[in-house]
Amino acid sequence: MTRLSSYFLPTEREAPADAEAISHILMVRAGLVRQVGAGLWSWLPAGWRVQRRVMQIVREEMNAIGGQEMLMPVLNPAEVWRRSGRYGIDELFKLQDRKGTDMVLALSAEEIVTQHIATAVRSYRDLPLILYHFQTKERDEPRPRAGVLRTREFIMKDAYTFDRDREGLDAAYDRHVAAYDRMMDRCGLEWYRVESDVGMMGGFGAHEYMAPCPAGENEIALAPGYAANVEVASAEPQPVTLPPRLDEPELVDTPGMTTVKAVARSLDVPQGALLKAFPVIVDEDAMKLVVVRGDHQVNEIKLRNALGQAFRPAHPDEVERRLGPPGFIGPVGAELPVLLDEAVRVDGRGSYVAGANRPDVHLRGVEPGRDFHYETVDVRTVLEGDTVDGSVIRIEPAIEVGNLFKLGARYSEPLNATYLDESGSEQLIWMGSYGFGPARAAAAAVEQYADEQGISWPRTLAPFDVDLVVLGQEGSEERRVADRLYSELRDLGLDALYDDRDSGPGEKFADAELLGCPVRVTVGRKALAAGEVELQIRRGRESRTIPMDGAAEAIAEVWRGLP
RNA sequence: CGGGGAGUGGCGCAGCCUGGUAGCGCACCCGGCUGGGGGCCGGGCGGUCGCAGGUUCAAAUCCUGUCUCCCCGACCA
Repeated sequence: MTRLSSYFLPTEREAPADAEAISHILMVRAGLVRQVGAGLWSWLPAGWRVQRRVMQIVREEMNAIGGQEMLMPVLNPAEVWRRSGRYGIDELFKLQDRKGTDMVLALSAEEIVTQHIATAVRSYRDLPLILYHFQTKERDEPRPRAGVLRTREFIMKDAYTFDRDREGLDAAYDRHVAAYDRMMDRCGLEWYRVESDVGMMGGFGAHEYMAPCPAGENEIALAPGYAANVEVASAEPQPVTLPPRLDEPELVDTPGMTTVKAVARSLDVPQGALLKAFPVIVDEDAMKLVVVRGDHQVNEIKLRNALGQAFRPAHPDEVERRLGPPGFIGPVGAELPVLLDEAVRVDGRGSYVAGANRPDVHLRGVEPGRDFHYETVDVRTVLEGDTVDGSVIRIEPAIEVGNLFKLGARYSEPLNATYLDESGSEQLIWMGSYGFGPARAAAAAVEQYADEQGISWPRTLAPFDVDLVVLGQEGSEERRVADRLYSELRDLGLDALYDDRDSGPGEKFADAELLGCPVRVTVGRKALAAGEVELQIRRGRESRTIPMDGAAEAIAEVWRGLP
């Protein structure tokens, strides 16, 4: 029996001074988690119950698609990380054992699991495989934040698939999509599956499962039938009214005007009528000029993907030397390859304003094609109000709860994970990886459903199904009825938290609503006199009384109908 | 890594400018009252003021250094 009087649930009336995010404040106040250091958290009994419920949902869905649960260590020899090329990651905790051997704390398990596959799998007959574990991940984040949303140590379910070819990987991936859809639904979260960046190492596709909430660190672009991480989103730009064309570009004085805003205002044109130039360096010293509309921003991830390689913004002195004074640079007359964002439209009627590569002047009447050569790219960050298939997109903050990656041979190649096909020739194994963060799912649920009174858990994640509050002292009739109700609820398979503390009703109600169990049942003198108990639905805080006879069944019935 | 803020009982804070042996609310303990929205009365326990060094007769307070935490940004395989 879980009696609150002897349960470790240290609730706080006031929010921790340094907390900002809703989930951070409420999970601490409700006694679910406690901070140990920056990005390091203990999960107290009630909080751990929540996380375990998420884990069990994830486990069931992984098993349903043929996943096999295992366990791999957190502490790894550095050697295999060197071989995979991930030893240099800044976020990777590095240490030595007593013999001086380099070790690392794993931030995921691709190396280890691939090593096992490399030594154990010989034949196409051994494939495909879906392996997963729930294990602590260690990441030396530059900036942990928002309570449990971004931490340096956390439990992640990470799954890895091994297939003989691209088709096999696609099928495994699709099965994970279906499983993840179900996990998110079962966690009671509002969620989106979004297209996402495949990352530095390339890959063949990636999705993220995003739970929209105010404290989210990511931004997602949404329109009917469209959902993408802003990092990779593409959309039709909002139109801009351009000034009329000229026979040739002409200089205009713009003294000291180094910002788009200042130039646009001075020339009385919309900011979108300017061309913003962004010089980048690739291959050590080759400069390219990326040009976007003045009201747009270069998206560095999209640019990297468009370039197909890493780049860095040019330093001011490089810009000065090869183009002109920063703030006044532009594509006209630049002896550089120009990458022009596709939102810059060339319609033969309007023209643009661009830097003249000389101090204190700009050029107006600039027309791409006529006045400079270019290659078209899609490298801008989409904006709210842009459209996809005619629908306006909105941008929402969201927290990444899960991600799916088609890795291909990213790890199997360096770690030599191969198999022999029917003809006896050696082939690389095609891999996928699939993460899910139970702590983030829990925090996202707090973020999405909290109200003035506290947390309001989805039924499937709540630490307890029912918060049973008894009002009445030791030995009272109320206590006897509540004791009986508790065991009846348990017999029906409901987990109840029994608030048997010797405190006033206000405190008990406040704590119950802070903790956020989906149903609160109150046994008190008044209702009892009428042969009833009170039942409150946490979400919406609607109350009703129900007859004492058959109360447990009635509560179970209500509970089953809750989201 | 850049910018900003904060470390004083379990939690939230005041005191610091103008040095003089630490205070408030909540929580906690004891007694009593109360008993449907954090109730009331009385009595208590609990802090070498993040750490180290310095100035001074005297340091929470002034000086120097250092550690830690939070927020914004950068970063986030």
